[in-house]
Amino acid sequence: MPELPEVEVVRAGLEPALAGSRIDAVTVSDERALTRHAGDAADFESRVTGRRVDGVVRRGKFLWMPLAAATVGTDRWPEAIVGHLGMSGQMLLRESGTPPLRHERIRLDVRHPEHGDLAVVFVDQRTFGSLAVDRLDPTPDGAAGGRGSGVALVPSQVAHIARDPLDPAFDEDAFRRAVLRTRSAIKRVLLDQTVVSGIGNIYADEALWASRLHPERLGHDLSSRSLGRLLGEVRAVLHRALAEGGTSFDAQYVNVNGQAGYFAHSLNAYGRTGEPCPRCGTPIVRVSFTNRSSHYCPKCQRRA
DNA sequence: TATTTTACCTGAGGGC
DNA sequence: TGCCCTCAGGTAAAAT
Repeated sequence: MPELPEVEVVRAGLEPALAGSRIDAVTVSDERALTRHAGDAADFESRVTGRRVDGVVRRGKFLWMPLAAATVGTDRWPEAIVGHLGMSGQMLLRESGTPPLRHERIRLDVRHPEHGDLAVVFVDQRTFGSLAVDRLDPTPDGAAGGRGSGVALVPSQVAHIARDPLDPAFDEDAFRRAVLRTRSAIKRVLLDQTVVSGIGNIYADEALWASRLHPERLGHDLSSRSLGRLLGEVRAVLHRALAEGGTSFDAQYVNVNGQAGYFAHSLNAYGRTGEPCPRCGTPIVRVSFTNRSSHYCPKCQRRA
């Protein structure tokens, strides 16, 4: 399940292959992969074909590829191809002409001035992910839109998403205010992408375990000190996962070359139901929480 | 307004 | 072998 570290691995893998390349052809083989696109497949293809990709940018779990102006001298809005991997999306780099892959949804045939012809294949088993052409708007804070770009633009579909904790322009004060005024459980807040982006179920459980916080502790009950520690652990776990290439449990998450990450071996709570807590030996428990699972140590992470 | 629930989707794996 | 059920969970719309 791609969260910030996994998406960043994908971004960093796509960037050298895509920045400066031209999109020669587009093949949409499943229109469900365009659910965030305002038009149909023909519209997507016509708006993307022939455009040059300026780079690959990420905020939280969203990726976008800014497109150079369609025609020199036009004053139309700057645009980008926005992508979200959803639960099972992959962006794979393949040799040009590679036969269709299992669950292939959209293919971009690109030509790079140095690397030659490449196929960028969007593969997605569960079809929660999607691509879209979207308008780029100025960022309200004037800072770069996300990792991978120095330009202060963000796709309109991503504007409501908070910056992620690894973003230099992350608004830590706004995050603290949002947590301390809510009556929601802290885990729910960590998963709210409008408060802080990039965190999913795995890293929420890991950061809460490291902070010794019960996932159902209420935001406004946290002390400023424990909130500060939580934010530090969030950043630490994201950094560690990034260094190990992300978390892979099965074939659902891979980098642009189809390779798995190694962070699954470093998990302390997530997916370790019944196994001893690495800190105190108490068996990790799993509870159903907002239609998903929470894993925590009942001794280290007290609710009260 | 703030918060919670539901729909979307496919394949793996378990039980019988 | 095959059928049915459960589970995985990010996002946004709908409901409370």
